[in-house]
Parts: sequence; structure tokens; C-alpha cells
Amino acid sequence: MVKNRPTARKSSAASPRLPGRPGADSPELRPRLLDAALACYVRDGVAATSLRAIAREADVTPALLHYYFGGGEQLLQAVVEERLVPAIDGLREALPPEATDVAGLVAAFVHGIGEIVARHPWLPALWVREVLCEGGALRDFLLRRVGPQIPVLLAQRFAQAQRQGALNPDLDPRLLVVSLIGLTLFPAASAPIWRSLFGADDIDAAALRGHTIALLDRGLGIG
Amino acid sequence: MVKNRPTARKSSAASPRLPGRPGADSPELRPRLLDAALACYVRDGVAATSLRAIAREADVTPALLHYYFGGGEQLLQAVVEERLVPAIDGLREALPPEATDVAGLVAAFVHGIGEIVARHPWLPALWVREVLCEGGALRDFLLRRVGPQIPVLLAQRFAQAQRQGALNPDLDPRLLVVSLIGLTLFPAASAPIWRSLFGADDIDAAALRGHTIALLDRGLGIG
DNA sequence: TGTACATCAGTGAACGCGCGTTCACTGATGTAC
DNA sequence: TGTACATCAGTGAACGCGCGTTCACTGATGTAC
Repeated sequence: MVKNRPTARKSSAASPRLPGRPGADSPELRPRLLDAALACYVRDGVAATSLRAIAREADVTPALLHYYFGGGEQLLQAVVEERLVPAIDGLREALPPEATDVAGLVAAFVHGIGEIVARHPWLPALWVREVLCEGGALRDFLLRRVGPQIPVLLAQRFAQAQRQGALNPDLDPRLLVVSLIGLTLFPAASAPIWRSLFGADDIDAAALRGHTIALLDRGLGIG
Repeated sequence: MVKNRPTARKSSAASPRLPGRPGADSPELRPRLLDAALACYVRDGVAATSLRAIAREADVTPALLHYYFGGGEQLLQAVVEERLVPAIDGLREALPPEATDVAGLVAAFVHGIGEIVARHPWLPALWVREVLCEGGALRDFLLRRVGPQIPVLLAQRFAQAQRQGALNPDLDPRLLVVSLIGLTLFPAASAPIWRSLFGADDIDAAALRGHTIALLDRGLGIG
């Protein structure tokens, strides 16, 4: 049993001032450790990342990582809570809260994803990759914490719009959510590949957004 | 230097009949090893799969795996050549060889992906996941062996159709290829997740295909 | 202020474990005669 | 046909290594007086 782990100590907020050195582990260290872990997860995948690799990335001893987080699984959980959750909260807040027309809702989603990607370039690849892993820790996180908040909610709004005749009746409202993610997160996650494959250095975020909106708006036809 | 590895022996085809037991390693064993490796790659990811895990999956000693393939990297290459390449060849053959209208080409692609997924249910998740990994072995494979054959070729055909006014001018022909993959492979790869998220047991392969074609044909509008 | 002491963030070395790989060996199965 | 022998697919045990974790320890920094 480790007794004086920083995370544990800090959570007991009302501790009386004791004699001796007050705990004040350097405030820049913990975020730096989280960033190093995130970088490793993004580069190599969560399952293939060792604690020692993260320690090397942060130029720190493995014992320090264990001291701060208590182990690999807890470190992953900390990265999820303090890096992933805030990033995804940004998306939920970007969606219009009240009933809007489908085009506006979809445009808000596409723009929201674009902004998330601009602010957190690491997110799409990590997300798409880890959520597709059968045993992935992020998969559970998606199903429990994100799924009910964004995809299910979107699907309900699409279904309602379709009942009112404001959406292509041949679409499935639930699959439309999947299509939206496939048209936004997946291209963002695979950007390095198609850029290299097509030599497409001229395609920036705005071009990608314009293309996606045009496809969703009218499909392949020439309108 | 291992001398009598089966792969090596079999490749020297013109060896004279020597006295002694002729080499005849059981013909069912090698495919079984490849299948076990593939199953582990799909379940846990390539980077997180150990040779010993594959050996356990195949109920075989690690030494046997090494004897057959010479190491983890060669085993992965064998799985790529003998499992991945044939599966993807199926897609290229499904695409119409001659100039066709955009709708027909896209429909052939969507149907082709659908058939591949039906025949090789493991492919989408493995594909999407490993291709998005920065250091992934499959990423190189995509860029070298698949990219020039399918995506680049499709993009060229789309660009030509667009010049002739047969494609929505606001689309980017290259990004349209990315969109197509995002609308087909990604939903297939994430099917277990959205099925569980939406309780969508009623959506089968045909429904997914119909939805995708409808979205590509007319977009969100009610036509 | 100066001195003694308590605290605790962080360390270095060691642990047991599973990994990929090696290699001397086995024993079933073929050929030679 | 029967016997001796050559072959080689596959094995079992061991190797060095990097892993996650542990724990006695250090030493800078605070408090007590």
C-alpha cells in the first residue's frame, strides 16, 4: 500500500496543517507526464505502450510514474479524464442545444469536429483506433460516457426530423450518425495517409469541411 | 542460421529427391497458424500481439511458430500476403474496369466493400485500426501496394467525370475517395459499437448498403 | 535568528515474469539394399 | 520381405532482455522553539 501518493493526498482537502514540509509536488510535472503518456498512446497505441516507454518520453524514472499514478491502468484513466473528456466536451457544447433544422445540426457537427481536430490534432487517430479495438479501454469509455450523450441524441433528432419530412426518407437516422463520424473523424484520422497518397498538400481543413458539407448536402449529383 | 525451415525448403523447388524422409509438414498446419495469428491481430492489435499469444491461440509451441516463419515480423508478412492481399484483390476485381458513370462506379465500390466484409468480417477493423497506426506494418503496405491501385485510380476517374460535368463540382475527387472509405469500411469496422449503442439489431448488411447509397445519391435532402 | 527535527517528493536497485529466440535433441517416416 | 540407416518436422529447456512493481532510502524544505 502506497501511502503518500500525490493524487491521494490532494484529494483529502481538509487535512490540518501538520508540522514538516507541506506537500507541493511541482505543478508542471503531472501535466507533463500526462502529455508524454498521450504522445505514446497516439504514436504506438495504448496496448503497445509500456510504462517505461512513457517514462523515457517524459525523461523520468518508471518509479516516478508509478508514484504519481499508481500504475499503467490508472495513468490511462487519468489521461482519459483530463485530456479526452475535456476535448470531447468541446464537441457536445458546439452542438446547438435546441431543436434546429437538420442542415444546421449537421453543419454544427462538422464544424465542431473540425475545431476539435484543430485544437487536439492527436484525437481522431487515437479515438478511431482505440475505439475499434475489441479490448480497448477507450471502447468502454465511449459506450458509457460519450455514446449516450452525443450519438444517441443526434440519432433522436434525425429521427424526429425525418418524421416531419425534413430528411431524406431513405436514410436510417442511426446510421446517419455513423456516416457523419465516418465523414469527419475518419478523414481527419487518416489525413497523413491520403495526403501522402494523393500528394494533397493543397487540401486544408476548410477544403475538407467544404467537401464534406457539399457531399452531405447534395450527394454526388450536380444539383 | 536456421537451415531447414519449411518456407525455405519449399521455395527451392528443383531439389533432387534425396534419400531419407521427404519433407511433408502437415498441409493443414500452416494455414491454421496464419488463422491464429490473424485472430490475435484482429482481437488485440498487431503491436500488442506476442508470438507466444499466437502460439497459445493455435495450441502450438512458440518454437514451432519460429520454425515455420522465422519470427514475428515474417509471420505478419505471411499473414499480409496470404490473407490480406487476396481479400483486397477481391475488391479491385469488383470494380468495373472500363469507364463507367460515377453512380455505377460508386455503387460497385459500395457493393464490393459489402461483399468483402461479408466474406472476411475481420478485415475492416484490422484495416482501419492498423492503417491509422503511425508505425504500423500495414500502413506501409497500404501506401505501396493498395493505394496506387484503388484509391488513386478512383480519384482519377472521379476527376474525369467532374470535368465532364457528371459530378457535383463542389466535391474534391480525392477527398471523395476518402469519404467513400469513411462511409463503408469505417461503419463496417465499428458495427459492434453502434449496434450496441443503438440496440440496432435490425440493421443488416443490405440496410447499411441502402442507407449509404441513398446518402451518396442525394445527401440529406428529401429530393 | 539559529538549531534540531519532521516531512515527503522523488530515486536506484532489485524482484519475478513473460517475451522472442536458440539449439541440441527426438522419433516417425522415408529410402537403400 | 526385413533390416539398417538417413532425413527432418517438431520439441523442451534454456538464454538474455525489457517489463511493471516494490521498497528502503535520500535530501531539500518546511515547522517548532
